[in-house]
Amino acid sequence: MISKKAKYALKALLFLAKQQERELVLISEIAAAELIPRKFLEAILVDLKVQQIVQSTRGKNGGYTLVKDPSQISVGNVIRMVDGPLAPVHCVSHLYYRKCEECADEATCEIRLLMKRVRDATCAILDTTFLTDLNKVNALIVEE
Amino acid sequence: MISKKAKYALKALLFLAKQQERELVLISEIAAAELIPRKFLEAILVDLKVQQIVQSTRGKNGGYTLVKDPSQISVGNVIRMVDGPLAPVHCVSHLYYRKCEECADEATCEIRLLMKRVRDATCAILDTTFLTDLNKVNALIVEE
DNA sequence: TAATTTGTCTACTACTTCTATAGAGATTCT
DNA sequence: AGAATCTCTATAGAAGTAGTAGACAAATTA
Repeated sequence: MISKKAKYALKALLFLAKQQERELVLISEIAAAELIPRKFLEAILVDLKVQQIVQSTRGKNGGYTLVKDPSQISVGNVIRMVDGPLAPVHCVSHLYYRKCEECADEATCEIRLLMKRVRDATCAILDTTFLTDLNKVNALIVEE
Repeated sequence: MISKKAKYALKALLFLAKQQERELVLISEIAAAELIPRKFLEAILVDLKVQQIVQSTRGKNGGYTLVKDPSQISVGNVIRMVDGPLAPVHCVSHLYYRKCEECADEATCEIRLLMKRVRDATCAILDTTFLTDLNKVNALIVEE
């Protein structure tokens, strides 16, 4: 299960992607449009800023904007930034690898190989889907 | 991420599957063999008993045994019993479906369709892999 | 320069879930 | 009766989730 925080992050980024022609978008505007608690969203955007996905300007007429092109921001990476590994167990994660404590021997662990397949399948989907792909889906639905 | 509890449940069931010729296996034996805290395992086995995966006999010479054949117990179902839905969001789960609160409209939610693909890919793997399949993998490794 | 509008930072809180542990109780066998 | 087992209830610390409050810093502009 992904957290609400991760969903909020995705929604906020998708909103920013749709507003790409604009210089800056207010936190409060994103919060209102995507029904995200405003203060919670602030914290999420700070995280995304640290990760260099968005940038901000302070003061009057300030706001947020994307740093990277939405076609370069994968859903997988956004979820990783907020929730951590996509893998179902640490011992098959590439970026967050950690030996499982409760596993006596990784080489003969029956569960590990199976979970690796799950990880690979999940990453194959989420790491090849970008913000632009999601907004395209939405555009198609809206056109109907 | 799956919980330790789910991993323990899988390991305990795999152990029972390997001991199928025996009538009954002690909790303490499973705990020792699989390095699972004994009292914690007790609680897990009670859950699995409620789900009718295992059965138990009390008193002296008591213990646990599988109810179903290991070729009929899928990893997906074990994880669901312990951790709940395999789906990354409730709104794409089949058995635990629930509308996402933070989603204004399911029909136009950009994230939903993508997560459905993740769910389907995950379930395709975990619902078609049974305890016997995992023990076979292990047997092959041990033979080498 | 003072007021206003914005994002930033720190701290706190409430709730839930996770990972257990302790101990008395019930059941069965010998 | 006594020993070996599973069972049930209660408790608890740590971590994670989902926020909220309020002072602070920076930029604009009147």
